Amino acid sequence: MVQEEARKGPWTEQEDFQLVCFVGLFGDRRWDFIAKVSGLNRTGKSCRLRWVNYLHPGLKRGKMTPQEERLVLDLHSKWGNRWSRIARKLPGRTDNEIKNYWRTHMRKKAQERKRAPSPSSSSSNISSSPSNNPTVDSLMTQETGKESFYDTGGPGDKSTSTGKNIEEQGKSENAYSFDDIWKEIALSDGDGIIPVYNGYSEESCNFSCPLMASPTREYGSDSLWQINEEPKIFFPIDQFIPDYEHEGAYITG
DNA sequence: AACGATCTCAACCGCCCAACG
DNA sequence: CCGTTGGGCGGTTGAGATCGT
Repeated sequence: MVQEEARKGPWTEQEDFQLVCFVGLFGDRRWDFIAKVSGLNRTGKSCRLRWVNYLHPGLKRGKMTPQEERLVLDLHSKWGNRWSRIARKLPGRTDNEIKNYWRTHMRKKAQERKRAPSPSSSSSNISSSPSNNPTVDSLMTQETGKESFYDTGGPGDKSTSTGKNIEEQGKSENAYSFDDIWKEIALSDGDGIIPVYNGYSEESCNFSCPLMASPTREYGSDSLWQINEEPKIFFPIDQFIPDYEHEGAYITG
């Protein structure tokens, strides 16, 4: 079989939407499969990356808060470049985001921190004291003003789904404060680290997409959808693409 | 206003590991 | 047990945005 070369480069909104829909249908596990059936001429890896780093409904966007900075700094000093591990402690942030952030901001700070003759290693210009570490609230309010398909952390406003994703996330995040995270870190300290909050958790995944009947992970656990058999329920993608362009984004099956 | 320098971040690459047949 | 395959992870790159002169 002559495989067409997979597309590379920036994703279009249309591609994003297709991906979101197919992840909604088939879950966020079978990336190769999704890449194939979605008609996106992308690799499974590319799809996964796009989803994880950009389209996942639980994602926060916008600047890191001081609390997050502090956490990153501390965790990095503890774990090094284990970005995904660090990301698990930061609700709504991805490993890629943290990695980038570290490279640009934190490296400087960490260097300063090293150089600075600070009495206790766990306090620094940005880590400071817990009294400076009020609530998670500031974490919840990082949304930028942009209202695009992207910035909602998912297909929120354009499709039927929800703009409540972020709010819902906020709630669940609220349920888990930074204090808790710190405690958890202190407890786990090194070995048996238990991801206490996983930004990619099932709960954060229940955005709704046209045609989606249930939360994505349902499929992943191959209960409802026998995805082991190649599904034959494909609808012609181009049925919704035109609609999408008019921002309708509905699959008119 | 124009230009160069610097920063930011989305995306790709390659390696590794676990699951599966 | 071994080979294959898919997914996850960390590192790197490059285009676009922003800043400074």
